[in-house]
Amino acid sequence: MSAQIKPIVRSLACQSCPIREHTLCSATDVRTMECLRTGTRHVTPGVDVFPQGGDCTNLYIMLSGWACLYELLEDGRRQILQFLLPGDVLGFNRHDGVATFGAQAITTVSACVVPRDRFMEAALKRPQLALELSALIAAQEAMAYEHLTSVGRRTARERVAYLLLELFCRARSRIPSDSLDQITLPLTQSHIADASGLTPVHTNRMLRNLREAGIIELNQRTLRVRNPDLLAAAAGFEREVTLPYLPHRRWILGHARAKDVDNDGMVTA
Amino acid sequence: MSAQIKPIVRSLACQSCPIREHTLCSATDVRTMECLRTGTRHVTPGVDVFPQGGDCTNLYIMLSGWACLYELLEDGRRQILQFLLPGDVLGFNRHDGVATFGAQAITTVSACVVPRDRFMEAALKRPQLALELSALIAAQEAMAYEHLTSVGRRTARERVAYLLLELFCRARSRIPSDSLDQITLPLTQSHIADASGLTPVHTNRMLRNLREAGIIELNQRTLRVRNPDLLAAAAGFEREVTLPYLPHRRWILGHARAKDVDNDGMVTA
DNA sequence: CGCGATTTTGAGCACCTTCAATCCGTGTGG
DNA sequence: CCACACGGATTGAAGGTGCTCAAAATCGCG
Repeated sequence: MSAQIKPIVRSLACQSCPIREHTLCSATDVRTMECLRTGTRHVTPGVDVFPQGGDCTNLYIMLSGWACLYELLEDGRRQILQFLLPGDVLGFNRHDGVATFGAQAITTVSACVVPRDRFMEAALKRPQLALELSALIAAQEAMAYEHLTSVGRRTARERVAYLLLELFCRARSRIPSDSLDQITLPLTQSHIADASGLTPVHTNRMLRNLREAGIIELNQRTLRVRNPDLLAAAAGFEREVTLPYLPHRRWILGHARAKDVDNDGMVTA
Repeated sequence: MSAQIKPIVRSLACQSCPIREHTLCSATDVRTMECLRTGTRHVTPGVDVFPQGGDCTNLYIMLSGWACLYELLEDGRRQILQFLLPGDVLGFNRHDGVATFGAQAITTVSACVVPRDRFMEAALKRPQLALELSALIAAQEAMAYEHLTSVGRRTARERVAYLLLELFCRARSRIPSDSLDQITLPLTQSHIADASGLTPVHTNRMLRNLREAGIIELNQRTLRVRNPDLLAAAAGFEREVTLPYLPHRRWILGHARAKDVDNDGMVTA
């Protein structure tokens, strides 16, 4: 494979795109997206898809690989805001001004590149697309809220368990190659720590704890969930959880502190 | 004012709506919103605008008062996800299934009620509206991310300072009656605690700390910021901050841990 | 094989929590 | 008008969860 002539493939055109149906693109016809996109971008592990503070004029639709949204404080503390898997979209929340967070490739990432202004223009003519976009952002917002309550109100063990459960569910539903009880998890413990608001050292101890409890196995970039129910319990769920999709997880009854009742119907004027 | 005949006022119709220009509604003409809305809802302090786990078929546009988004864990721990001020919109992130968070009035709240399906229908014909919606959600998502890094990576003192700074900026820009260096802050210390991921007791100590440092005054529902720069510094900003709008704050150079460079341009196919 | 990055483990400390008591401001009823 | 109750704010003391510092072990890779 040295001096061989490489055939020019229009790599990953929309028609043959494996994730077309599972992301933003499904809201419109193949032709439209085909015209909007300018190409595919490949990013090597550790480098930014777009840096914090920089401007980013493109939307990126994740095609393969893992990335993360992060925010750095000025003294180096890092918070990982979200892990991005195939089908996730980056870059729309950077309208005006400079956003406070960046995106970084964890594994080798390939992403579909769509200039934002071009996309917005198209969305003006195809409201379906605009609404799909807002639904997508709303889902991401909901996930951000879940992370917030996790980091704000769960114990270290619960946070780690919750994160693993989330990633397990998301990866399993997105990446078909993964088997039923395990996924490939290309994260370092520092990634997990920065997403959970913990130190790497303490994250390690929590992982050991979960491992010794027979709940998970985690080594060589693979996470095996030996007992999903126990993992859910460790994450703080007392009753059932719907595994396949976590982001909009089914809520479970019982409001411990909800002394107040809904008063829908008090519409006056 | 006992048996007097009360004139029927179409209270807060869109034309005279004080916040029309500062929220979602500005994306369309007065008439449209006038048709979409079904009324104004008033909610008394402490009761839910919509409860966690319940379904919510309406959008609410905050007209006056303070509310908060919250999530309860099953054992009663509460995380406040966001404080809602006039102009903020609630309820779109509850498409299908039941959302994991609810909204509660802190003061008496009045909100413009818009049935979601009706709104979506209208948005299909007015892409501007749909795009405005997505921009709005994206802004909320960005705020959620800021809260996440705050709770995950800042110290208790920094968190409290950051929250006060954010609320100060938002309230001052939204609620015109507030003067330059102070706002009315109708929160209990428990609210601040639940938003910061702290206990009320420790929140109290941090507030005392900030007070004794001459940075703030906080009593009887009013927050006075005696020294904005010191407050920003206490929140963890080493250099300048743009006060008027915090959500998309201007980013400040210097990536402590960013050893990686952006590689925009690696577009291949 | 040797180097760097990551994981693992230990020991001590500190930040924040928990528990508990007191104080204060406001509203309510006698 | 005062006593009382109640929610919220305040303070103290003690304990624990998670952090810091440090060193060793392991893994990945050229």
